[in-house]
Amino acid sequence: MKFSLQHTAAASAARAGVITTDHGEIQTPVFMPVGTAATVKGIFHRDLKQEADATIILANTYHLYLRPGMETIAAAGGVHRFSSWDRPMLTDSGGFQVFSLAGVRKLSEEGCRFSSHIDGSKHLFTPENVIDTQRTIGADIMMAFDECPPGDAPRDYAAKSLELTHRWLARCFEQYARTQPHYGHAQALFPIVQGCTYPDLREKSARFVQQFGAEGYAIGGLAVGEPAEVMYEMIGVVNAILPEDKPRYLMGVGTPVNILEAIERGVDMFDCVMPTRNGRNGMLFTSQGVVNIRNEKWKNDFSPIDPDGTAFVDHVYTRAYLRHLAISGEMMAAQIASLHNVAFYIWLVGEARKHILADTFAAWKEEMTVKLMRRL
RNA sequence: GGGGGAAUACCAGAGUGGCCAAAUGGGGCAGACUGUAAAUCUGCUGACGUACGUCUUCGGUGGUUCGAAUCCAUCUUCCCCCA
Repeated sequence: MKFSLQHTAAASAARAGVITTDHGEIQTPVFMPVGTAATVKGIFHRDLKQEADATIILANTYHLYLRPGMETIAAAGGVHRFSSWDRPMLTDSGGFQVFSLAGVRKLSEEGCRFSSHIDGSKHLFTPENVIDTQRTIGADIMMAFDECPPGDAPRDYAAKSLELTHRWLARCFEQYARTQPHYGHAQALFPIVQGCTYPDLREKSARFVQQFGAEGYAIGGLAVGEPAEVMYEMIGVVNAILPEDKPRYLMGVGTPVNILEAIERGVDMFDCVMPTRNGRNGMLFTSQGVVNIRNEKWKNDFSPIDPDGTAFVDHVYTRAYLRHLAISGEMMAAQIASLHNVAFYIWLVGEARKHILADTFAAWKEEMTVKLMRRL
């Protein structure tokens, strides 16, 4: 994997660059749709490419490990062949599940014991076996196994958790060095900066993770309950320390406004379930503001879903029709809204990139933020 | 013609003397959702008021009772059985 920084904005830390992987190039800033179970829910790969122009998608180690299991993924020849996705992929390590499935897990120095949310079966994730599993899955970018504490974690817990995450990180890189890709394409491993909302812990973590000479760096443990302003502050603290010549990935964020704020602070990569999940639940993100398509006001609105939209669904279908589908619980509503939202997110970061390259980012961001916060 | 049963809020349907402005579903309206245990979850849904509350409701009318959706009489409508 290679990253070349093309341009940094004059008035902020916003950057434009290109990541090159064995499955193709990724222009940054980039939004990566989340495809937990090796599918971006409700969207054909064809449409992700042709309509949304997604250049990289996520999958999740935890979910694929449990189902279909590594035997099947290995027999398929890796997740690219298994799912017929021929562009870059990134796998999350399962660290976030250690957080979100907190009721059914037990942390130790060794790793994390947990019960499957599917059948209750007992499992152990360690930094070593999570790397092995991600080798078997075969994504272009693998993530370190971390602990993601809640947003309101007290300082002593945050500090202890950070130490554990750092020890796990060293073990991840040891295992990474001991193992090879299985399918002939390279796999990068990104460390994850933690430290909750404590600037000194974030600084410490941002320094610590650099010792492994990674090809990219992630910022984790944000947008987990803390105020957005605190998140922005943490991003600023961390990005002031992370190397400029490597991509920076803000994990799990966020709203369109969150993303523009993070781009301004020097983040290059994003993923979030919001466009697909909120889409399934009837919320559309547009360049004119947010639409709750289930609202009665759209009942007889026969205008296009999004006149500025880049996907075919934006122009083929009307708001009244999409509302009808959503109210009726039709699966097509989820498909249309998901494709629209993913295409919108990718369009948004693409516009940001254009404006960074043209040195017009700051003014554009200002104007766009106002529109993004409107409710239609 | 005779006998039996039923009428409750937008719909279905509990309730069968006070704890009932009335369970529960559905429908309707609104909100939430941030490295996906989410095609999920939450709230509201007689009127007026932020709210304690006040007023009008359980087919119609008239009674009994301190008090009625609940008991009595009668009328209306619907359903079932017999002829």
